[in-house]
Amino acid sequence: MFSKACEYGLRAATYIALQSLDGRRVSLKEIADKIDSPIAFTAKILQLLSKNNIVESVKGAHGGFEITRTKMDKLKLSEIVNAIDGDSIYAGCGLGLKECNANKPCPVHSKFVDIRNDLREMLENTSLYEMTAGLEVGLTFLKR
Amino acid sequence: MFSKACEYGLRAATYIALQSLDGRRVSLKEIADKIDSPIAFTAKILQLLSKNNIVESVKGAHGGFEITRTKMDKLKLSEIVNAIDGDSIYAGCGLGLKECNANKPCPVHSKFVDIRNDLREMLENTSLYEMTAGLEVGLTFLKR
DNA sequence: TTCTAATAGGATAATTTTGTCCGATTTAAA
DNA sequence: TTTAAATCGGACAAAATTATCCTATTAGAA
Repeated sequence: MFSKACEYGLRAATYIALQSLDGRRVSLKEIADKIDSPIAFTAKILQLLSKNNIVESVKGAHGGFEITRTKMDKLKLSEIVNAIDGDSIYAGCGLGLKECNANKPCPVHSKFVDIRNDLREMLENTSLYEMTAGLEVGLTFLKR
Repeated sequence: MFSKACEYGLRAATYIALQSLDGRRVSLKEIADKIDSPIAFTAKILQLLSKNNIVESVKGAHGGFEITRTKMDKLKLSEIVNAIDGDSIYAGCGLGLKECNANKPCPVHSKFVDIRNDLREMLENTSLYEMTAGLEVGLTFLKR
């Protein structure tokens, strides 16, 4: 559904948000360790998220990644997914046809539209803060 | 959502079914041309579909691919997807966690479950014959 | 029987995605 | 001011996916 890069990005952002709630700025090393992702690859993804103003990065000693409470409240998962995977999830035909729309639908067009809309709605309505909510009370886990 | 291979496979199977309705056995060349896919790559996918008893292949002159009416009625899209992409769509966590289930859910687990179920249901309930229905009356298109 | 049109299948190549490495830069603290 | 800890960024490498090519095999028809 999502690329690996996107999965790492979502997990990383969630972990950063969770720690930021406690006022903790976290390092790349800690993030990769806690979300179980390849460290150098995760670094690239974090650079991307930083450039897209999704997380804040601080260079130098005691640097790391963080995100403000206001930001994680406003930020929707769709923005993270979009920064990494683009709009490939929403766009595109289920059968891979270039031109497939309501006027010229492929055989499963309408069925895919519904499912894609549910996915888009979910991503657009879920904030990064919501992602941390379950983690705080131990109901959800970022790593087994 | 699906791999390219799977998209080609779905389009190819649909085209074969459509032509089989008219009693026409179709060649690889014709299929690739009509569904707008790379011919040699499509050959590999058709081999796979043939091995999985999804379409019938006939070698030699006047050979090609076909599928019986009974078969296309029974055959669900899920079987085609499964033959090519495996169960990667249904299975797996949205965030890429190895162990993510109702007991140990990731923060978006329940939301993904719903969407994946819709997708699975759609694939398991749509027959290959249904795919051709729209094509016959010109409402849907396999190629722009 | 021979020719021709077709799929089967193995080897290989190109492209994309995923992942690593290393030096440059930044910043806090000793 | 030096050192150490951290991100940044470019180059590179590995793996997976997508795609091509060529030969073998099959089978219908002349």
